[in-house]
Amino acid sequence: MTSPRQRILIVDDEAALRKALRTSLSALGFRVEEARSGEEALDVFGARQSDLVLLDINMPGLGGIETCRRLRALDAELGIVMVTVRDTEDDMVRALEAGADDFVTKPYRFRELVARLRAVLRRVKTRGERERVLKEGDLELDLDQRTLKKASVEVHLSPTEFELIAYFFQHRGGPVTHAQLLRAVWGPEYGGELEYLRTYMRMLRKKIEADPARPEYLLTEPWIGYRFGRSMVEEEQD
Amino acid sequence: MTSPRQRILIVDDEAALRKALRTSLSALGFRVEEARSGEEALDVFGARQSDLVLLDINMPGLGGIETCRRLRALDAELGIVMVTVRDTEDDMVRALEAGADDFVTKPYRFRELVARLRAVLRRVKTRGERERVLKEGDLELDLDQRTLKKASVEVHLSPTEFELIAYFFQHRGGPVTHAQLLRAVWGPEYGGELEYLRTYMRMLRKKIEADPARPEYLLTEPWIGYRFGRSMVEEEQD
DNA sequence: GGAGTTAATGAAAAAGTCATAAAAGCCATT
DNA sequence: AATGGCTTTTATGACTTTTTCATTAACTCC
Repeated sequence: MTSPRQRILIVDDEAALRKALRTSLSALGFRVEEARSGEEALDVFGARQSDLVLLDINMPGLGGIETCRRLRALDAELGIVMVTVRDTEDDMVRALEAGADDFVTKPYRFRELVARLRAVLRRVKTRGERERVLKEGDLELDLDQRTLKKASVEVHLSPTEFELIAYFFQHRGGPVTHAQLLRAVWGPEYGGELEYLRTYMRMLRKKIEADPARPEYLLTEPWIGYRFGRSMVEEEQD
Repeated sequence: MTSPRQRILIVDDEAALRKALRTSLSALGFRVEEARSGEEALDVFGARQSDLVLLDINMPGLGGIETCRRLRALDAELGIVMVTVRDTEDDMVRALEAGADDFVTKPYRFRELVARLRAVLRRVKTRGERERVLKEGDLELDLDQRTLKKASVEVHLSPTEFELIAYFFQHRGGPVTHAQLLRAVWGPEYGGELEYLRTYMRMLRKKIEADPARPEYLLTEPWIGYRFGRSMVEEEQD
């Protein structure tokens, strides 16, 4: 599998700085895009998503923090590295709270910057890898396309059904309570409407299980809730 | 033995804050789970236990203090760090009284927060280190899977039965009073309903003891309650 | 030994849970 | 206005768990 070049969006109001970074970073094999302001960054990002945004905290107009917040809202898995001016912990905290993954403080060494960019890119899944497909047995859930395949053939799911199975996939292995599921799928104000859940469990089982009466995937955990996954093994990762 | 990542449950009603913390904390290598309310926290925790709960004191519905109290009741060894809004000593005191291990006051520095989390995690035994499979004779209780095995074969227990035997396992050796058991299993408002206890003791003995009439494990301690464990020897530790 | 209590037993009523089925409501599209 | 897909409600039966009740056995204290 050939990995596509990683895309970095530089957001800074100083043209000179952008130019310098573009040169250095593209020399390292990154694909570089630029924006002169927070507003432009949001535009550019909306049009063509990047893997990582390098964002100056100090910009006229829509500030760095606010831009960061909005980018993060747009894409929970985007890598965001902020450039803070001083070493005030305040800026750092605000940056992290706004959803940044990391930051460098100006003045920084280019080496350090690259190290941090690489670290974040490693952690953050890049677009290419990001078509998030989770597998379990002969099931395959694609969170981006919102599709589920069983034995490679697509199973049509309604929105609610999809949310439900997605929650299961993301909590596979462990038991999840009824209330947890209800709140996750129907919203925080739900919790007691067990019937909804039962109805949907039945529909899901009908679609997923070879024999709905003897489920392989969607196991019931009496008096507690359900459990997704065929093994009882206690292991997993994000 | 590879130590599993430590699990932190963030409980806060502000989505932005949760997200920010999730990003920052998982970047530090923690495994992060979220809950939007006290109720949800109890659900999530009930289904899959965390090592530490970071709990906002100020939440609608079941407040932070009450949530803390209940979490503490569920798990005496859980780490709980509360986030109090102002520096009022009142909040701090109430938090500690409710069973919190530590607290940070908003606004806090991220660095400080992490330092406190780490300190509490160091002190509190993490799940990995905790003995989660308890043994006694040929019995084996798994607190995670909520299963009991006798001579390696699983014994099916109802929720109440499980709670009861779990309490015994965790207080093995010593005598436990009727009221203690009732309150632990049925809730604080119980205490006099001896019949419940008797009924359940009978069922447990039926399932566990070779000869229910001459119990090896679940011994009765006349006028006091019961005692779990086969040796009368005066030794043990938690 | 007898009165009074506490514990174990047996059995069954009451309450709750889960799976299933199907009707009713909602909503966008035709 | 009718259709079709999806969601919400309601109903039912099988089954498990919890609670309650009645009876018998065991023990303590006088």
